[in-house]
Amino acid sequence: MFPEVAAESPLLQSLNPEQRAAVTLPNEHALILAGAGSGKTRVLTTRIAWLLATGQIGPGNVMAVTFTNKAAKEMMTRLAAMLPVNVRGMWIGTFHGLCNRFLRAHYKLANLPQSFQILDTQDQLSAIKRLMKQNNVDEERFPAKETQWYIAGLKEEGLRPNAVDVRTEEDRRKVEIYQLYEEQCQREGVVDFAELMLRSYEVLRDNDPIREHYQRRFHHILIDEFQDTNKLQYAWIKMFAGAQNSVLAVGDDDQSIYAFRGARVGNMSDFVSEFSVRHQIKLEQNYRSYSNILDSANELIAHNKTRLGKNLRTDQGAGEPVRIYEAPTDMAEAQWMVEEVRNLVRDDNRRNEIAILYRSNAQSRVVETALFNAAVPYRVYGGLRFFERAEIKHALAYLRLLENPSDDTSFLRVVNFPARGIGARSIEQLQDAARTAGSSLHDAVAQTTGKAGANLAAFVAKVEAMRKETEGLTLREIIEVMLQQSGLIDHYRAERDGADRIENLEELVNAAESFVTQEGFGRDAVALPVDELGKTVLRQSPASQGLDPSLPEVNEPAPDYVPPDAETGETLSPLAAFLTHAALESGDNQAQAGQDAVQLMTVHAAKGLEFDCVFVSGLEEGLFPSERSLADYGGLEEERRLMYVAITRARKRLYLSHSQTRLLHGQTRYNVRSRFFDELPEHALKWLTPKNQSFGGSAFGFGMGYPTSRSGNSSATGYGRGSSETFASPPVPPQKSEPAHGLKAGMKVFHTKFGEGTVLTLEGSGQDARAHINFPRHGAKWLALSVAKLTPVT
DNA sequence: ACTATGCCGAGAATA
DNA sequence: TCGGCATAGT
Repeated sequence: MFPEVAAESPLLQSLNPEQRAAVTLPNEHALILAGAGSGKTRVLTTRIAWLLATGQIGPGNVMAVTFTNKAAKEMMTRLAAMLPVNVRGMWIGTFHGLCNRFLRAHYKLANLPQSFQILDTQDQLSAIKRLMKQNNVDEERFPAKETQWYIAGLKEEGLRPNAVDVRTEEDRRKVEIYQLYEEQCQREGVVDFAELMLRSYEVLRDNDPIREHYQRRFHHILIDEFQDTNKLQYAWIKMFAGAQNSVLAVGDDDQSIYAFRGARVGNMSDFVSEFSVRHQIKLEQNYRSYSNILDSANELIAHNKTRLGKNLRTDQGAGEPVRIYEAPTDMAEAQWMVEEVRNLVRDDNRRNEIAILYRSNAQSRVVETALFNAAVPYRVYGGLRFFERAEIKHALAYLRLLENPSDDTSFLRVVNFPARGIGARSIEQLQDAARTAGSSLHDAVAQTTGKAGANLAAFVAKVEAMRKETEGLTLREIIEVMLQQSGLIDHYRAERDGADRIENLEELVNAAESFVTQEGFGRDAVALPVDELGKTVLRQSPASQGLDPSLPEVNEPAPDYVPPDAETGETLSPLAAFLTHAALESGDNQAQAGQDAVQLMTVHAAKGLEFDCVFVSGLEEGLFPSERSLADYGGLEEERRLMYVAITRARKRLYLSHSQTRLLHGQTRYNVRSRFFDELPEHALKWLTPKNQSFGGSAFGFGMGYPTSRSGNSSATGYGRGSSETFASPPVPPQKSEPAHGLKAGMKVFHTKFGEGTVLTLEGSGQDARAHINFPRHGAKWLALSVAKLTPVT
């Protein structure tokens, strides 16, 4: 519309040529390969801003999809900073958030109640357990967790029970459970996360006018983290792609680390072929890390065979070398990290800017202990989130019952909490009654008799009284009344450690309050978008765009806003909207946010984050890469990508460490240094402990003893003032001068008495070293290596 | 209704 | 080895 303006738009300033090309792409399908730290979010938001500012589209013509609420929020914040536009009214959100919005708008077509509630993972599991009990499914043969995984997996493949390929009797039974589960959810008016996606996909697929409406409406569809999309999400995106609009997929195949939960990197290449993508742009300029770090990342990931191909570069200098440390034990490794952290903090690094990463959550323990003992503040990511806490779930269950009495999951959660004399027996009877009547538990209460029936009736009466009492109240007041009437507050007040829980319940009131005000729920004012030239971008009427006026309007207020039913004018209550919000945004999962603390998290959790200093610990064969990954196809490459993600989190300093021994499942495990060390460029590395050649693959020596020559600590470029790099004491405690026995798991050995056998495992060190060896004629035996006379068999 | 005990499992996790 | 969960026992 204003090409001259577009070309010199201030929005485009300070973008590099690739970024600029991406931002100003024509309205055609395109794939952006965005390397780590290449300004991906910036490109996405600037693209939207540019489209708006140049008048090519209005705010209603964009749909931008992310995976996490955090990413969606960041996009909205940045966009709002660039343009005075009402970002809340735009279709920017997570896949599930947008599906929710879509389903509320088309609830009739979706065959759902307008105020359907959303089951989170916990709710879903308990719903499945309940269903399996009622249908006498053997939980030994069909564990509830597995069934849950199975159902979610099928839904993410887009498969309904009738479409599942049944081959075995077991399949048949599992599909039967799936079918029953679906019926139960439908009856109770609830949907799980996968259902949000699948149901909206089906509505789009089966209703041509609806699909075409959205295709006309969204001129531009932008997808973030495209490499993480699963089959269903990809199919869902396809529904929105029409003749006139375009899909901009942004992703990084090298950062695809979620195959285990259904992500298909292959969607990227499928997208290119199926959408006949003509524009592919690589963002390879990295603005985050020094080149030693980037070189390491590049060289490592080059070992992967299946990749689209990309190489990060930076204008920054080499920076610090990547430091590598080998510890004798996991405790020593943790101790070393604590020391380094202290040095870093002393040298004016903020603790917030230091991250300790590990492959599996179990590894956090030993690190936490070390930090705790050293009184270094730290913060662990990935605990329970706010809306997942038990007391909050209880409160939400009461609220859900107010909204929907036939929500059996919620009913069961609180029918006897706080305890009111309704035991397992009464509940069983009630469930039987409900089943024969084909009704909800709530409705079945009327049919129960005796003292159990009286208690149940009292509960139902209580909830109904609450519903009456809260009628017409504000959300805040509703919650306050509920907290009192339900007895939750009293219950926790009486409990020893109930103070925290009460505090959380009070926080729930605050959360509701800020939901009402911040989200603007219930308000209808929509700020008119203004472009950067100061002209008002007129609100486009649906009719003028060839849109169906009866369908949702182009500009809508809050993200949780639900358009009223076209016929009845019915819309969601603030309470129902808040419950949806609670399910879709489970809140912060970081303890003590805001404090200046060292950040502890898994590598997965670190994706998308960056820190000045990063420690990647436990780099050992079997751990990272994990043992289990080696079994499945492409597993090692995904581990390598995970390592790539870990490395690219660091801006200035990167530390990689591993330990010879590690306490795992109560056993000391001997671990060999991760193969990933051998895939890094030597010039970028600095071995703080000697690089023991025997580690990466040679047959003998699995970690006992060291070569006599020490190297690697000559050029102390570090951070002066007696840092740990001046080895006052050797970081590795001297091992017993025990000759390395040279055994490895899997090796064949000969014993004078037992004959030939195979080494199964090795344990202990020095004098205590033992081996579990399987002798075909005598069975498996534990042998003390200092005593047993073993000779390797070649 | 609450506590004690035994068993199992143990990878990463968004919405 | 540890911890979460389900069941048994008082």
